[in-house]
Amino acid sequence: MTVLAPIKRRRGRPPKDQAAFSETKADLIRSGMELLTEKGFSSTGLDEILGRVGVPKGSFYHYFGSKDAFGSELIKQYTTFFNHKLDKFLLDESLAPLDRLEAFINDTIAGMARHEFKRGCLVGNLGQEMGALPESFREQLNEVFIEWQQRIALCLEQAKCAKQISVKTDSTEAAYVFWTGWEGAVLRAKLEQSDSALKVFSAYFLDSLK
Amino acid sequence: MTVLAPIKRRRGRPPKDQAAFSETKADLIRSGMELLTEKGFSSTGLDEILGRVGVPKGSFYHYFGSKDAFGSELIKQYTTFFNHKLDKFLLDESLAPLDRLEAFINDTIAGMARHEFKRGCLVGNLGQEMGALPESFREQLNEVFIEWQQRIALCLEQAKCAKQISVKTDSTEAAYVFWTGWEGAVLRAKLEQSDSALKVFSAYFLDSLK
DNA sequence: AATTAATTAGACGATTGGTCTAATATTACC
DNA sequence: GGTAATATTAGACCAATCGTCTAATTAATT
Repeated sequence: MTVLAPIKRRRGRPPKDQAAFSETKADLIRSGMELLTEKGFSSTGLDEILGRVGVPKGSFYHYFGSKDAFGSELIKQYTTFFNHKLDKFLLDESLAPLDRLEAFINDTIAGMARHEFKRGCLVGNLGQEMGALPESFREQLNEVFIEWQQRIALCLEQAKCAKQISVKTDSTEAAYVFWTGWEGAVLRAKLEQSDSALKVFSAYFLDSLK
Repeated sequence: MTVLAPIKRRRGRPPKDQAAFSETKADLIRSGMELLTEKGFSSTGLDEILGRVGVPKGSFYHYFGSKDAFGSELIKQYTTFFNHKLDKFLLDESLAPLDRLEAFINDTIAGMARHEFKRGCLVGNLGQEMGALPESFREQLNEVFIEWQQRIALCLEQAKCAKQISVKTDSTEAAYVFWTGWEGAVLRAKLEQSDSALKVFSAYFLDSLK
């Protein structure tokens, strides 16, 4: 099941110059990201995260204080990554505002397809299991939504200026609805293993703005 | 943490007349329902399900073949329960079609509030953790959505007849969008511990039908 | 009364979970 | 160049988890 990479890792103190050699930590984060977007936090064991990149258990607690701390850092990383992705699309002046949103949507659909609809959204996954998670995650996750929402709202405002959507649209509210529905669509895409929910919802949403 | 009820259970073969005394199984299902809607499948231990209603482990494996079988039965029960609830509202001829949907929505919001937004939707929860669940759950969960969708679609058709919504509406598609978004809204309601997502999404949706 | 059926009690073992301490490899410092 | 400092790993450790299994208890059936 788990592909355990027999990579022999460098022991002992690492050379100072190649300080970039905190590769292990990055590996752990990447592995965790993959697994947590697939299966969530509680059902993913440390062993699986470690085994996938051939890192021994001892290392884990060298880099992270606990599994919870690891999760928290993962959210942080996911957020920065995703904010960049959003900005890349939504601030792309070579496209009209609404087309930028559509480009983002299509890129995400392609991404999910590439992973065979096995991976979902980290924030959505953790949100759903909130009942079993440390309470400190809640605020962190809520904040992410706020940041994402602001970006969409801004884009919608610009779409108004460009006369792509009705000026009567409440951008903040619409952005809120977008993320709410989008998370639902990601969930169903994972369940149905198809892009249908993503396409149907986004088409509906975009159409509702006119 | 776990409130263990010191309920003394009747041991031995139960009296025939009070055949209704298969209460234990019902208790387990109820307890499981509570916990799984809160925390999902993987993070809920058998011991917690049992402890809450003071049932010993031996009983569990008398009534259910495995944790997986238990989960599957829970989905089945949840579905029948929810289908009844939907029918109760959506087939209530004392109200106009769209008002029935609104009544359902309001009832659900009240229900979530009653549980302090700690409990979500069983189907949504399990859908999200699908990556860690037995593959057999997938079809079961997808079917539930189809049944729910049909009920909403029918209601929307009737709303057309009653001239409450535009005849141009594609009822099936709109019903699909509704459940997609609604699951997302339930997720956020749990995360935000507030009814805002439920209210905002449903208002937006209903408005979009006009 | 003896036997059979239904149910609970709870010990048990294998496995996995997260955590922690001691050992080890490497570099830095004097 | 030898010793101290430090980053990293190895793997022991214990608690929890799932599932199983046998004994005990009670009622129905004969």
